[in-house]
Amino acid sequence: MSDELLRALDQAGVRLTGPRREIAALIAKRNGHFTAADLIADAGKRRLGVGRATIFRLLDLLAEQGLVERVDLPDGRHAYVPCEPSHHHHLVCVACGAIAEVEDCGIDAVTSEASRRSGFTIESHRLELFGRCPNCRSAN
Amino acid sequence: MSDELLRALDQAGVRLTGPRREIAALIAKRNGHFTAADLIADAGKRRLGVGRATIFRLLDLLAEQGLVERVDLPDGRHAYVPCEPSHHHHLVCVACGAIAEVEDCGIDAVTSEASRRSGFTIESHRLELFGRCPNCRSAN
DNA sequence: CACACAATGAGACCAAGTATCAACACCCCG
DNA sequence: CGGGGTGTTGATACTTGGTCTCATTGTGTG
Ligand SMILES: [Mn+2]
Ligand SMILES: [Mn+2]
Ligand SMILES: [Zn+2]
Ligand SMILES: [Zn+2]
Repeated sequence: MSDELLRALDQAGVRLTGPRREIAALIAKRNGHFTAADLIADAGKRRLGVGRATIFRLLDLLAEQGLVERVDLPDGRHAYVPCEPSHHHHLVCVACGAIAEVEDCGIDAVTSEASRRSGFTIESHRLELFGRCPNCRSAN
Repeated sequence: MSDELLRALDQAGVRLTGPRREIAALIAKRNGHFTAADLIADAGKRRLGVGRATIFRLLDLLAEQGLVERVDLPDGRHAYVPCEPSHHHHLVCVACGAIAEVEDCGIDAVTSEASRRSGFTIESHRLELFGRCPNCRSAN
């Protein structure tokens, strides 16, 4: 549930406020990727009085802790995906939004080769994979 | 210069209008990545009467032709980089904005491994590398 | 249990587009 | 060359996603 998010926030030394608990619960209830607008709508539907800004602020906090990550979908929308702090790449189902996390599987070789060829020092990278999850593939 | 952009647009069967020529010239004059706002400012400075919408429309057109590509910078800004239609990944200097293009150097192995592990079919991917170009590295 | 200071929400503001539509201009066709 | 159909333009309004400000509130620490 949302306990994991709350525990991590506590760890990070921020206050565990009412609005934060409520938003964390909304996030935990989602699956796959979601937009800030989704959360704002969820909050509105349940008449939680949480402000728009608070939602963006919590997303920022969670992103800093590596508990969510922002992905730029191919259609240009910005989504957030819940994630483990240590894993780093996401596979996004373009049909249903499901997410799989893949840990590094050979990307380092790619970056060091790119570095060698270009003369750049590489500090970070972003890899996003888009496709169809097993469900959506069989549902054709 | 901008001739290459114009030639490609002509090829694509769109009209070679005054505003398009002017915007293409602005793009050609830039180096590294630039934002739509940069172009809008450039156009304003030279008192070209080109509208905001026209600039966005040309960027879309060029993106369709693979002549520019949109990158999402780590700080959240949206930039465009000029590029060769066939190459597919970009190395972005976080200090000066310089761009290097790297062709596929082993990414396919990564995606097929990710596909195998996750059960997803992978349709596309996006890889962006951020670092420092040789100049900015030595300028410390 | 008080109080410092972190966090909130309302609302204005901003950045990056997109939609609409009447006026315009490219360029093909005669 | 000179219409004229239609692709293109720019003004303007609107949208989406996010940030800033600041007076008010509420947490957690001591
Ligand atoms: Mn992750
Ligand atoms: Mn490119
Ligand atoms: Zn799916
Ligand atoms: Zn540089």
